[in-house]
Amino acid sequence: MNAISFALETRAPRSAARAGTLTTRHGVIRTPAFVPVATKANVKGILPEALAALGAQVVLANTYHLYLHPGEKIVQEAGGLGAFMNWQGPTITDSGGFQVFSLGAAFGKTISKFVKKDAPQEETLAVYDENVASQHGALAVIDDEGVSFTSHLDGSLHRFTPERSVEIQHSLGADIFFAFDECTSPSEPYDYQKEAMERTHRWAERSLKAHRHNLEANKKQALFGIVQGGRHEDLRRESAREISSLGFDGIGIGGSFSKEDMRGALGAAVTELPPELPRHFLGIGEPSDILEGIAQGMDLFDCVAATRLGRHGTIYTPRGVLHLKNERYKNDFTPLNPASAPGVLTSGFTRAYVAHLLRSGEMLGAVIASMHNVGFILKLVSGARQAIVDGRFDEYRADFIREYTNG
RNA sequence: GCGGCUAUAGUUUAGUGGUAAAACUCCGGGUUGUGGUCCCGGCAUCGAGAGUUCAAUUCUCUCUAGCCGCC
Repeated sequence: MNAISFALETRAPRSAARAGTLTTRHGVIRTPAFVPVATKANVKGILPEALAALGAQVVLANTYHLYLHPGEKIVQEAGGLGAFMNWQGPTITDSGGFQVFSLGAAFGKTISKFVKKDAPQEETLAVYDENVASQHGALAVIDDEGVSFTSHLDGSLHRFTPERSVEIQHSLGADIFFAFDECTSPSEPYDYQKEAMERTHRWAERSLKAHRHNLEANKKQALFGIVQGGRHEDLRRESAREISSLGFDGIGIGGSFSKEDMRGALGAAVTELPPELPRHFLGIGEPSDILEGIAQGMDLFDCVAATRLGRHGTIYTPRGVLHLKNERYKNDFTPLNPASAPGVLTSGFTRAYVAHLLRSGEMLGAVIASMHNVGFILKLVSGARQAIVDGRFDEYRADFIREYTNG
């Protein structure tokens, strides 16, 4: 049997939204699905058992971080990522490609995965040259062969190539892993976007070749290729065609975006993708962005926002986001989410209580808020899946957005 | 009762004859394949009164409060 199999179940009538089943050796993922991020083999602040109770089906860890700490061999000795972290379900690893961006061009800058429309140009320079890198304090330098990193932990020098990333991810042993790619900033010029995209394509072929070389890993692990191309629809189409033609087990849509061009860039890519392959929208996102992705036919989503926002005091509610540390919540004794059903792990806690914990720096505050947010997104996505199956996804999405933005 | 010291943001402290700095707190904002218990803003007219001076938070005097010592 293949490492994974994917079956489409339902397609929505008036959008590209679809419901499917992704089967791995560690269990089934019903898609669309939200994948909580477990960068260093843990979803920050949430026990695996609680994660499962909240509805998580699969988690995503990071190659670069686990390679540095504790080292992929330790994870391998433990029996692979899932066994190491005591997570029974399916696992995914990201290739470390995103760190080319976050430690390179985006390092120390105001830009992250999403870029402000008015970000100054010098904030988003590509780091393709060691002199530029040291001048800008970046920790990653790209060349055609691969990327050299300076560890953010101890300053030591490391090098990733597509082959090395595959090798490390074989050791980590996740059910699904990604090809090593270059994630560019949307504000790079067209020529650089094209150049980086073509480099990502060459790296994709090398990743596949390295993977196929390891017959043992082939039986257990599926490899997803990543579409790049920045904000340009022609590049996105070209990249989607190219990546789809190579024989990957699934497709990731990568890249950083500005709010304005996510929709178009995604749409351009998706129309070129074969329907039978599972599609992962990397690093997305906010509730509205996830629903947009689902409407365009994406199956998997991962994002750090739920946990990051949670531990810093921002929580999701059906009526929009809420800053728990604001003064007004000091004596707000309503539940975090008044709409959440009793019995949900975090439903018994009041805003005033969690605000107090967060203000006091108590760990439990971050734990509860993170669980609440992850649970919120999981429920949003599983609700979307049910709506697709029931043929009412459009209404589901419209209703959610209306209440979320007007709340 | 006498002598000395101190009095700057909610707190702990800088500092200057020309309208005040920092940390923490507080108030608000940010955060999309996690370098994040993080990042960015905002909040004081310097105990009260009088005097000297072009100008005082800064010098002088008085008062008040606190601390220390002595009787």
